[in-house]
Amino acid sequence: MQQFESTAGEKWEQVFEANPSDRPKFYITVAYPYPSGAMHVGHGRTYIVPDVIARFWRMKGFEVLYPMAFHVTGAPVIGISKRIARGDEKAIHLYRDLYKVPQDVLERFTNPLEIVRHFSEEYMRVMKSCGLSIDWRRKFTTVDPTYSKFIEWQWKHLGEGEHVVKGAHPVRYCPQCENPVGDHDLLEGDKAEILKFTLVMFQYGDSLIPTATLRPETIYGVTNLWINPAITYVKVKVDGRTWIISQEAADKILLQDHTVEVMGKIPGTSLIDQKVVHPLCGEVPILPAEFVDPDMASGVVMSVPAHAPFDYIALRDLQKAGKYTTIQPVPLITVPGYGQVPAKDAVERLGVENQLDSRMDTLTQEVYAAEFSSGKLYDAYGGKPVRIARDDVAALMLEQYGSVVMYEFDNRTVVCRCGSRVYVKILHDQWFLQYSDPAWKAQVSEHLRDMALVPPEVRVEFERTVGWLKDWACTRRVGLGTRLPWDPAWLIEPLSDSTIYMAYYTIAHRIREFAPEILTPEVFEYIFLGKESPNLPEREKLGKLREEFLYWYPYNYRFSAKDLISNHLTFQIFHHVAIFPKPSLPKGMVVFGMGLLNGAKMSSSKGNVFLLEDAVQEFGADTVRMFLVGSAEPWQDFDWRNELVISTKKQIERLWNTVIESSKATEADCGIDTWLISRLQHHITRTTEALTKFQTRQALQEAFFSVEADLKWYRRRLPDGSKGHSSLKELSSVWIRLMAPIIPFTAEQLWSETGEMGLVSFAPWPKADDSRVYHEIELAEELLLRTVEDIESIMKLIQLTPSSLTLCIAPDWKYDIFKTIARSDDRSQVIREIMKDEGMRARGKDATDAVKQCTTLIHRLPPQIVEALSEGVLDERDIFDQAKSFLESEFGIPVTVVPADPGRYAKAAAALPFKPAIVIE
RNA sequence: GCGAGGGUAGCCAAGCUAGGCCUAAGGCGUCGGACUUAAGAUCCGAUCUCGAAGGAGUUCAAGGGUUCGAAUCCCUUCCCUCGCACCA
Repeated sequence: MQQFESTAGEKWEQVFEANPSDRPKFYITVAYPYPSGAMHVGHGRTYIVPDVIARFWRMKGFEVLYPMAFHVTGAPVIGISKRIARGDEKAIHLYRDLYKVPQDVLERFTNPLEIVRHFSEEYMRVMKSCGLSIDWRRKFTTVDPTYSKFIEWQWKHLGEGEHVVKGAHPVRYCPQCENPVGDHDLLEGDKAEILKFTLVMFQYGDSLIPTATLRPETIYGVTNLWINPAITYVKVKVDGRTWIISQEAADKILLQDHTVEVMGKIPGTSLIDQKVVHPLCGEVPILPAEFVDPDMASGVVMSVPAHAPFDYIALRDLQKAGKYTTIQPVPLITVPGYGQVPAKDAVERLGVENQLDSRMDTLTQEVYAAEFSSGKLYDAYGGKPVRIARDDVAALMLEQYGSVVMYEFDNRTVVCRCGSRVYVKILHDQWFLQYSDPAWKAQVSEHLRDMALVPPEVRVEFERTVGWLKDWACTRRVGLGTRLPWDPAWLIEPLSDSTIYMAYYTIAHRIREFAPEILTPEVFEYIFLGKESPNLPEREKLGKLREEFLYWYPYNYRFSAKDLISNHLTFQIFHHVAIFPKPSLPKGMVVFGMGLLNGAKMSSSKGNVFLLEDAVQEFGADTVRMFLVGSAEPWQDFDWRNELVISTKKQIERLWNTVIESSKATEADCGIDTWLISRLQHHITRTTEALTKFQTRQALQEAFFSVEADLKWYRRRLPDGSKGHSSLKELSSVWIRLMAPIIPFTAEQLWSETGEMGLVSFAPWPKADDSRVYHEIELAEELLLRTVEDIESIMKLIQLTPSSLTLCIAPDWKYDIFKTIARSDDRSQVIREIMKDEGMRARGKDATDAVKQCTTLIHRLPPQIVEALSEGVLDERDIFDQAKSFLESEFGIPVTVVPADPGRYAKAAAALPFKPAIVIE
């Protein structure tokens, strides 16, 4: 069956190129891939789900645009290329063995552009093999000169709109590579966070002793400083003032925006017992402590024994030895669950012996967290909650008491791939996108309210992201990309040059006709915003571009995985509202779940991936498609398991066989065909609804499995020997089209096999025809089906050989009861209502029993059946009479249908509406 | 830690936003049968327990609550996934 996938592929060449027309448009985009490696089945779903949607709307008569491009901005491929050039085992294994890159190509990977060129070609090839209905004319990469011109225009806008500001920014930095390092450049410590310490400046003679703290508000409780007597500190001139810090600290501070000049050494021991002073806590002594790490921040610590377990226990240890016994903890924070001195409580609760105890770290965390979340400063110190006081005190110190900020990793070692240690460096002149701007946020929130979000649960996540976003460092020193127009030393960072390219797609194929040099901001200003300016080049041709943009924009839906909510998906709304007028703003987004492989997370770096191309080769594109869209709804995580995929393939084969068989059916239709076609109308309606709501899995259930279930019953109901009637041809035509978005290759082939003209990809989507829906026939069939099931279950239980089957039809008065109950609002009172009737009273217990049974039955039947029964009249006798020969051949015994007569059959008393009594003898 | 979303039978997965159609759709797997020289494919049946009459009992992470009635509503606990930024 896979052999015709290439045939269909040829037929589709260029047919999905979409142009403005008088039809309504439907424009969808997916986050473009970063082609640094091969596509796996997870990527496959990301692009196949939108394709199913695209194909659906195309058949619905819309002009559908589904474009694709490649994001090659950024640093990763540069790193990859370096690693390959260097002969890095892991990188070479990944590319040669897992991604199956031929040796000669791999050798060219020393040029990063070769990597993206190779994989973008591979992406395109694999996407085509999956049948994606993409308009490939519009393909581009983000380093095309034309695209760069577009980005320059975008940034001119952002700059003029005052959304880009300059500032300093701490980054991880490798002194050996002389570059900032990203996660993927790290050998170790990729989870390390940059902490912001406040250096509290204690005066010591002419010098300053900076103690590093994360908790500046505790300055009021300082009783002493800690110095490690085992190490030698250095005297350094920092920005003109003398500091005493560890050697390590001096090295670090040098990278953080300070001038540093080493003056001399000073042993820790010589500082012990000296006095220092700070305006907020007065004079305190310096005490010795071995827990002080010279490689942590400044290498000097201020001691707050009331609130820091380390400080408390170090002091206690000294006091046990009879020293410094006059020093008492000075509490300043109240916190529920602890007494006056929380550090003491915590230490004593765990029975910690001394400062070398391994539990000290968790203990510190515990007190720290408790005080941060629910602690409050004493009224004498302002009475504010800790989380507020912390920032207030830090600000006060920075402004008035000479404090300085020092950045440091949270105690984990961070090592660059080059082997060198990584430090925190302040980068100057860094440009930021000011996402923190409340006015900008407000615009975004407002537009977000008007956007369709699928699934609806993600809305809160978007709202939270908008509120939480801070300024984003949007420029880089290294990598591929477009230079910042007004500061060309900087490159625009990847997440910032990929926010409004959906607009670029609309003109991507036409703008190629222009030389990049003439693409001034004024040109784009006209294309996207309609602003005329004098001397626009090739004004007439530009008009075409403007038309194209106006036709397609705004996009209808953007698709992406859920991990991009907190950056890309939200960024792009920010950029859109900053640049485009309301009518051009995005309409909706669909957020996807993640992919698993055999229950484990799919991850290229761990080698746990199944390549999409391999999947297509092994199972065929349609099988892969049907599995990927059918195993879970798009927003749910999905799990790829080969054994499940195999059964999907069989399902497609069954469909194929049924359709081919059906084309031979010629016999005239009968009652059951009316039923089949009637049911089909519902499946059309439900499939359409599901696809409209992006529920690909639900759509597949309706379009495939429900139809198949009907066919099963249909075949059973056919007279012996019959293979089906000509209604099957009609069903086939509908069925192929309902399945076409999901399995387009098979559908295309079947479409021509069954003699239809043209491509099914452009065939009209089936429309449900109400005039072909026969509720009574469906209800009658339902009755028959339920009765057959009941008979079967009885047959199974009684293990004697039956000789005859009698169906006893409930009397009319039971129908009356049934209807009365079904229509009643208050079912607890209904029995009284019924017994008012003289005829019913005469029946006595039979009537009350029937009420109970009917009530139970009504609860058990689907509501729409109850409704139908309470309104219409169903001639059960007639239905079973007509099905007599069917029942006789099903069970192989004579069948009689009689009115329920308890005198003749004891069982007959059990007969109820829609549930005849069954007597088997 | 914080924010968001989840935990349903051997597995995947509906249902849960509007409590009674729920022993809980559908698919997979497994078992039995038909077909076949055989395998595969296909078709039929079974798949929580009990039951010689279409029924009954016990289940929907764990515990508690609301209700005549809860997988569905409320509370608590446990577990999983995603995000927490300069990285695409």
